[in-house]
Amino acid sequence: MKIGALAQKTGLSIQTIRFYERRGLLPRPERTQSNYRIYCASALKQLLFIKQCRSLDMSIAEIDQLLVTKAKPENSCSSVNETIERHIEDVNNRIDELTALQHSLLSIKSACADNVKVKDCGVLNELENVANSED
Amino acid sequence: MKIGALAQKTGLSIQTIRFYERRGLLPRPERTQSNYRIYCASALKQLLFIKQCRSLDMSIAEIDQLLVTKAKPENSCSSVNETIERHIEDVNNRIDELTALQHSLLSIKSACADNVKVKDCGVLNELENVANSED
DNA sequence: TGTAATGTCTATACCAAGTATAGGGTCAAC
DNA sequence: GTTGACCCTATACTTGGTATAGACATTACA
Repeated sequence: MKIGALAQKTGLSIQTIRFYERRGLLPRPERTQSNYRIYCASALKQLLFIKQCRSLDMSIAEIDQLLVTKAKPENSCSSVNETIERHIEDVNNRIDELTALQHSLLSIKSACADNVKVKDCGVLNELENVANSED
Repeated sequence: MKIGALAQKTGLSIQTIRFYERRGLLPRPERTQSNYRIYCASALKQLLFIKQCRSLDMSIAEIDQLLVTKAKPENSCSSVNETIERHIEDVNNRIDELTALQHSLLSIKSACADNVKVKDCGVLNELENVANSED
């Protein structure tokens, strides 16, 4: 299977696949005489695994960790659980931050009725004053 | 006021201030004979405004828009409201995405009791299989 | 007055996770 | 034999900064 076919099967772009290879997530594949990459089924499996992890917003470093662990079937999987838990924490923190942000934004938004002149705009006013009163 | 003092007063780094200048958020200040930047109080005010907007996670392009609008006190502020509303939408969408992510992660996490061998790890299994069944 | 320690300057490289492009080689069909 | 589709590498670009290097300027202190 050449890279175009692999891209089709995974839904990833050709550049992304080459990018993962450069970053060490995907083993360097065999090459044809004309230097084309040739992939086997296991590369497809691994790419789908990577894609799934990325869709869960794991970083390349985290995925790398998982792949390293995955390569040793007899070892304990506790590091996998740690990775997932740390990642869940990260996501939780981001949600909290964004939720706080949302409250601030809604409060600022409520400061301006529509169709006012800039010099009287409550939103701009908020943005100026909060800045001066904070931190 | 030189850039170091401005950095202190705003809590931004010197590099960040120069970065905002390069990106056009901050007007190019006067210079001393020895080419040092000299800022006045209005630069401080503007930087605090920018900092506040950044803390609300607005992009530099959005902030630029606000500053352009802000410079015309007699115009309508409706574009400000649009910017804020669009931004609130963005944040909402991100929260939704992260919340969905969190559910997926928790479900995956629950697939593995601790201290299992890699080859039997429910989490790794999930990450492989979800990948193959999706999209 | 000399010198050492800061402060400032520009230019450049780096981060994540790709995306886009240039400029070239390869392969199959017609 | 040439057109079109595919592949190759290398490089630049994105965002919002951060972190150098190497060169001047200013300030503090002896």
